[in-house]
Amino acid sequence: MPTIIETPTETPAPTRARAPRRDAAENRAALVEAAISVLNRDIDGSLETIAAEAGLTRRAVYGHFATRDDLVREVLTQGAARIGASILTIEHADARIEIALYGATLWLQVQHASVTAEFAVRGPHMRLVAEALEPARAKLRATVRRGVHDGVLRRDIAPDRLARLIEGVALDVLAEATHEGLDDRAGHTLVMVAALSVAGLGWREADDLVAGTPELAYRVVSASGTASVNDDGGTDAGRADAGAAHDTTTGEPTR
Amino acid sequence: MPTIIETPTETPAPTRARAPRRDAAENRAALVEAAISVLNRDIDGSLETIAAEAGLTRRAVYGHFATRDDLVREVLTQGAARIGASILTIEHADARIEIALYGATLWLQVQHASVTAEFAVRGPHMRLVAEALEPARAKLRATVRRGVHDGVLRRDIAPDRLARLIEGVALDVLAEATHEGLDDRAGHTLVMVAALSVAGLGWREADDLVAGTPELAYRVVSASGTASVNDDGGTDAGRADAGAAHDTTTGEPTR
DNA sequence: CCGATTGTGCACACTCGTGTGCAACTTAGT
DNA sequence: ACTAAGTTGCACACGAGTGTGCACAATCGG
Repeated sequence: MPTIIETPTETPAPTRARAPRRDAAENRAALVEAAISVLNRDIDGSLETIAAEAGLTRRAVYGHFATRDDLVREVLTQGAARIGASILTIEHADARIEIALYGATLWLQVQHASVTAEFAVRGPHMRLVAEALEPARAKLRATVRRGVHDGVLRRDIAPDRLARLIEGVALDVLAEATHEGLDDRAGHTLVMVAALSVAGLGWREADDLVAGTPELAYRVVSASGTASVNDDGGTDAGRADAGAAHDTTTGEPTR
Repeated sequence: MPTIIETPTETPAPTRARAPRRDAAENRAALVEAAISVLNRDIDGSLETIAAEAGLTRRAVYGHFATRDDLVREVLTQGAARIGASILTIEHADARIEIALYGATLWLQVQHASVTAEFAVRGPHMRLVAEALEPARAKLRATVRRGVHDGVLRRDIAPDRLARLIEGVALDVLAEATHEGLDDRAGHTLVMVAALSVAGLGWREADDLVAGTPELAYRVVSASGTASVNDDGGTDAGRADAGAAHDTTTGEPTR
């Protein structure tokens, strides 16, 4: 082993014990994963960082992607596709519930959603993402319009603007989850409630709607992708009379 | 004039007709202004760009700031200070109104607020901004707690988390203003209403509160800083019975 | 009108990140 | 066991930004 030049960069570069190396494609996937993770923290993290997080060398990246941009594009299209696809399946007669579902669905994609959304506003990829996301956004806009028309959503903000604001809070909740920590169950509920609030519902309405709609129940997603309803009581045992404690979504006690 | 190397960069560099040069300090101010403007568009815009927007050369910047970082720091501290100061003056017995005022106040600082907020989440300046903004945030948290205690705000989200979400939507509205265009009056109302919605109020409650509270009326701010109430009717002439049309905040007609 | 400020033009050194070329080594697949 | 794909280490060319030095022009403040 010749002169191992110890890179005194930020990355302590644990050159030792290199990953046992699985198959090719797995590494590619790992790269995309790493990219998502890194870009979530720093929107323009270096290839070096990404490669490291994937357990590879910067040089090796070029064995999978011709350009850093290609990698990013992969992350983006992949993300936008996933998000778009899952959102387009949402459907419900009640626009409010559909909006809640929109939030819940987004919640399942926290990582992807955050990066994707970030890129949707910055740099030369705006278009790419915007286009890929357009169908999903269009659907949300339509849902909002329908809700307004049916009289179940607020009428004081133009539907399209409202749709954007809903998307906004949803992402705010995702951010909250990233920065402050928010367990799966709480996040699931919070996105929905927040979205509904912006949509015009009062907090009790929102809570009741979420609590009283089986479709909005929290589901545990198994690794493979199967989902199952998870109704293990929760903290709110006896809530029926709109009385004192009304807690949900929280985590930290009100006092 | 020797070989003028025409920089084929993004900036077309209109070297001609250089600004008639006012006094020294004015340029420094111009630089900060330019920085705010540029950074608002691209969080890591180059000194070249900033200098150009200020009508100066990159080289000249170093006559005012030793480092790019110094300039940024100036922008940040200046912004955080302004925002913090203005927010700390807010006061009202009704927590809901105080929250609305919080939004309205933020609205007056769109430019500053956006950049500052952006930096509050990215890079090594997080601390700087976070610290400078802490008092303001603490106040908002306190207000939210009070509101919850008084029973006028939602009880289903932990106060501190709720405070962060309120800050979030407020900034979302500022972003909406930047990207989609939003005139002063509409923005003023929208921030307040959005904040109140997240705080738990139903949309009619929020609208009524905003419309029925003189302190929340839109004020035209003259260049110097003096503010005056501006109550030129508006579009909603006959609104008293909670009947059909209820428009405010909008701009675009509901159909 | 003179002198100190302030800004301009260019040149240069340095850093960081990207993209390539190559030789040597490791591992999966058959 | 042999081969081909996949990786690793360098080395090098480049581009974009930052930070500095210096001579020279523009301008304000008296």
